[in-house]
Amino acid sequence: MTALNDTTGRIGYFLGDVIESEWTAEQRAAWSGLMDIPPGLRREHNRELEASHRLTLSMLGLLGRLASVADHVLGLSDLARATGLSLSRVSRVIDVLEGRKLVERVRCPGDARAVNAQLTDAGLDLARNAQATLRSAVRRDFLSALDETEVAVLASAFERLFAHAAPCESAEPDAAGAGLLAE
Amino acid sequence: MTALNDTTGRIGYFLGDVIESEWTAEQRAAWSGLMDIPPGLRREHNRELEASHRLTLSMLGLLGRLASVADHVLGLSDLARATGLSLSRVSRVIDVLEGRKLVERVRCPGDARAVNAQLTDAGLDLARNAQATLRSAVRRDFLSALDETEVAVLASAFERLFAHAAPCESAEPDAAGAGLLAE
DNA sequence: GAAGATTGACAAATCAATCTTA
DNA sequence: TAAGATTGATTTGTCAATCTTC
Repeated sequence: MTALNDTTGRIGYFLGDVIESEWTAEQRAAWSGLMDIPPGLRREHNRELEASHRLTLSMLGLLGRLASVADHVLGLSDLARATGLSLSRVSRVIDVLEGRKLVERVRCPGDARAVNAQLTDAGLDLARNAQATLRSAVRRDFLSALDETEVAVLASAFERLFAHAAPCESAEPDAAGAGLLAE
Repeated sequence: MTALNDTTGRIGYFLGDVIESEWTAEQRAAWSGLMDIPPGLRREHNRELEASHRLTLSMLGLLGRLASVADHVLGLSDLARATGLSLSRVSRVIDVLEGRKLVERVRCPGDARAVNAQLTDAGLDLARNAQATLRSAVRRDFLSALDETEVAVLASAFERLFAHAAPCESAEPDAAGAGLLAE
């Protein structure tokens, strides 16, 4: 009846009509928003990045990671771990970036198995510019729509969800327990 | 320094180191959580659905939509609109579901162009069971981690983001303005 | 011509298998 | 044997072209 129902559109198809009596309107709206909003933002930001810099978010993740370290060099496995992409994906995205002279593959001196990706000057430039583009998009599409309290609540809620989902990555290699974000 | 930094992991690669001075820790954590949490949950729920019912979320979306209407019949275009999938994807997912006797394609009596998907008894059964599985997963991974206030804040924040992102679908076909969720 | 559906080509990502070197 | 990297196959999705019927 209220506006909340508008955002509850698709959720019933996944969870069943039962939730209309079992869950509150807020619970439904919170879950449906969490599942529906990010893909739309991702798509929009990908589009924008593509239009202004011919980059995808994955590419920018790799370039940005390289830009953040001294000398702008990292092994592909490190890049995969840092960005959360699979190593095979990293290898292929680096293929593309290398073709565009944004990075160079250089063999690692100390380890003949390893390959380092070295950011070029053009790559560093593009990364900086693309990051600025993305920052303003995030401000426009996300931050500007929320007040300070909401941002704080989101932050703490997500932090808890993150801990809930990924109890690993911590010190104890024992208490793993099938985290959602585990590899 | 605080635990908030833990969830700020990947975000810098996309937005640049600048955000560490320009944005608050909460802003960073809120954005990074929004982008990182949903894919993990989706993956986990897909795995669970696959393991217990050999279904993906997309399949369940279609089955669930069919289960929600009288007679459990809908045209493929309607299914596409309702679930947000492209029509071509719907057509191919229906191929799979039909192969497993969960739905049947039946030509629409009134319109020779249209094809209806008719849920079978087995399909309805499976949809109900899979929805129950997903409900408990969402309770476990999402609702149980949040208190009532947080859920309410998320709901209202997402609602606003949704409105911000998709100002269309409303009455006025004029004031469109490039909505993020527009087709 | 436009709507409904299908099909082919492509994009992004994962997983499994393989090759090389530690 | 395990780690790093690459490659091939597969999944999930889009878009563009096509065919049929309105």
